[in-house]
Amino acid sequence: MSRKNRESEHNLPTLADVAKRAEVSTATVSRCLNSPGQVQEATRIKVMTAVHDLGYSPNFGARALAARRTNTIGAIIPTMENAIFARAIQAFQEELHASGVTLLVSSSSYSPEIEEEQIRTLVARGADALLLIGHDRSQAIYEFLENRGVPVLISWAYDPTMARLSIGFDNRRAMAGLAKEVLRLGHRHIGIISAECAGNDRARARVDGVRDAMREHGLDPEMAHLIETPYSIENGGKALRRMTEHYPRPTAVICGNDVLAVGAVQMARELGLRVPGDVSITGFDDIELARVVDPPLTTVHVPHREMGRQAARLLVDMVAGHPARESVRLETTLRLRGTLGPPPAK
Amino acid sequence: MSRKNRESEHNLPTLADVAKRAEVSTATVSRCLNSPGQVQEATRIKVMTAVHDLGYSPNFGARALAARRTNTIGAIIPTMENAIFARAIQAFQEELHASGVTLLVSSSSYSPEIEEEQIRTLVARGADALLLIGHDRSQAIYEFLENRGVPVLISWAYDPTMARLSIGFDNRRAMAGLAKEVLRLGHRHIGIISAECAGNDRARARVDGVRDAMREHGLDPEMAHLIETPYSIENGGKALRRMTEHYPRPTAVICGNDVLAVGAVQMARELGLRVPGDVSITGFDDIELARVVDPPLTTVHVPHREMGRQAARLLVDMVAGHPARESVRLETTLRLRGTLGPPPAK
DNA sequence: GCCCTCAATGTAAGCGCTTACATTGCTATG
DNA sequence: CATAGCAATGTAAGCGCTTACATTGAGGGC
Repeated sequence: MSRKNRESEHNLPTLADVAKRAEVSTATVSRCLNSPGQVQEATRIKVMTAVHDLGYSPNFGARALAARRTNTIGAIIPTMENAIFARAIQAFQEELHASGVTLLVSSSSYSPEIEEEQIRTLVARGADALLLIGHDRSQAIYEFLENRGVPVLISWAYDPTMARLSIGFDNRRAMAGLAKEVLRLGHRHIGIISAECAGNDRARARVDGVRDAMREHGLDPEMAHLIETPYSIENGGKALRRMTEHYPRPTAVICGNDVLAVGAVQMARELGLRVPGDVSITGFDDIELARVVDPPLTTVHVPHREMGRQAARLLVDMVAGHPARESVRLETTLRLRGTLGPPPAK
Repeated sequence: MSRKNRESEHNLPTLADVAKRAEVSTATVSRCLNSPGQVQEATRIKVMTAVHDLGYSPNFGARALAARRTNTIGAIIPTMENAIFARAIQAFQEELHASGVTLLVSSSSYSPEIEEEQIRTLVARGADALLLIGHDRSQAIYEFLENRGVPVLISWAYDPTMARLSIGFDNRRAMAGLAKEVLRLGHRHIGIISAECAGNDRARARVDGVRDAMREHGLDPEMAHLIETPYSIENGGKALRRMTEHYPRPTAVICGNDVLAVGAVQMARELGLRVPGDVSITGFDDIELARVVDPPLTTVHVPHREMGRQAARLLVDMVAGHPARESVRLETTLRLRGTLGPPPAK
């Protein structure tokens, strides 16, 4: 559409139009909008009337260009199709909204390349700060963000060994806690169904957590049968089936997340295995699905909403120039439900 | 942060810097970036090298201001915490991305006021077009969009009586189809658990669909026991409990969506009612949950992903000046699963 | 050889806003 | 009563980009 065309179609009122109508300068109008305290009551009323009469609303691009800030925070999540991200993001947005900040969300489909592209896009769009999931990404992109002066908060992970500021939980410790419970019940043949670990520090940390627990119980972590598979109910089921085809069949299958676990539970039943009679299965996240499946899933509860809320506050502070001193660690809690029991007597 | 401050911190490369380094004019650099065909191979390479060396990336605000378009489409959904929206939006985004368009998503928390605010925000940010859910909203906001010249596509609804362009399915007919199946099995005492109808044309249409079917079977639609409740598993359960406390207890409970239905199924079992032996329950949407609950839920399958994909194509065309002639109707299909059976013999 | 055409590139005028700095007209002060 | 000080407002210079229009120069037709 040519410029001329567009102009003739819609001639939106500008700051200058408002100024003319209110018989003041553009500076005064701008001040009315941005720092009303600086302008006299009478003038302000005049201006606001003009704004209203004209149906004026400021042009975001122009504003960003002139003011060099956007009141916008960006977030990139692996996928929208996952209740845990959705929930956290919803809380995140609600909290940002309360601070007058707009949230831009995009999803990377778990692809590092797309994520990088999205980061650049969001920065180009003037995001004042970014919320990212997990630590794993190229050094180059971190440098890019640093150069740009864009504050970044990592979520979904708490790892004191990482330099970057983060808010989240200790995936490794949390999973170790669950695994210890499994081992305490007497399980010795452990299967692990994990999301793909490459580029996913959360998934890796969870697997490592299981191994930590095994080591602690004097087991060789290498003995655990590990299958990595993309996130979906179906894949969880397939992985379980593959696992049962090997000897020794695991008596407990620890899954990296609830979705995989639910698939595993359903497949187990399809295969005629009782859960937890023949095989115990555990998840991670505690999404709704966990309580809908039968029996309800033993899992690790993660305070997603709380994480979203706090992340928003931290980021708003960071943009305002008050960066948090240190990373925030949130607690997870074990949810012992129906899918975990002692191993079969044999 | 003062301007001076900011400048001293980060002096990002601009178009002009690239131009200088490549020893061409800013116009040429701009052309390299936006219509590379217009510029000679050799020049382009020189420019792209400079772009790369400097780590240049264009300033979105400036670009939007000068070009008067943003390659951005906005979408407002009631909530991210709902698999059906998430799924459609994910497909929507993927398709937009393929066309080089960025998606801005925000959620309204089912509040008309917030939705209106979000619409204005997105427009101010320069969204070239908008995807909205359902028809229900104030005339004023439609006029606002019209004045601004922002094309709008309504999704999740197909209603030929509405003037506005939409893509979706006929909620009313789809639900009527399901309800007819329920009635055909002999149910005469019908309960309806619906999302809140105020401001939600989809929910209303679904309720109306049930009533249509009842009328067709010679029943008085007023006889159906209707409970409206906000979207959540828990509320579905509560509604079912309330329903069972009334006489005559419905033998079939038709729910406006799967989430309510899943809550109802679980509550029914908690109350010692067999599903579908004592009470049949149906849903709408066919989300994952529907197949995880036991017994699996009879519901209406909606092609969410397909809707998202097609919506993206339509909107891209609209922005390009090729508005679709007419609304698009997608087919829904009945998914008869375990929660629907004949009424108890009595 | 002259002129026209056309492709490649350059020049420069904005796009709509914010804000440093200048101006104005007060009041309070000595 | 002159003047410093201050609050309210105005002036105008950009912010970084796109694009209409101008310029250049090479190739082709006569």
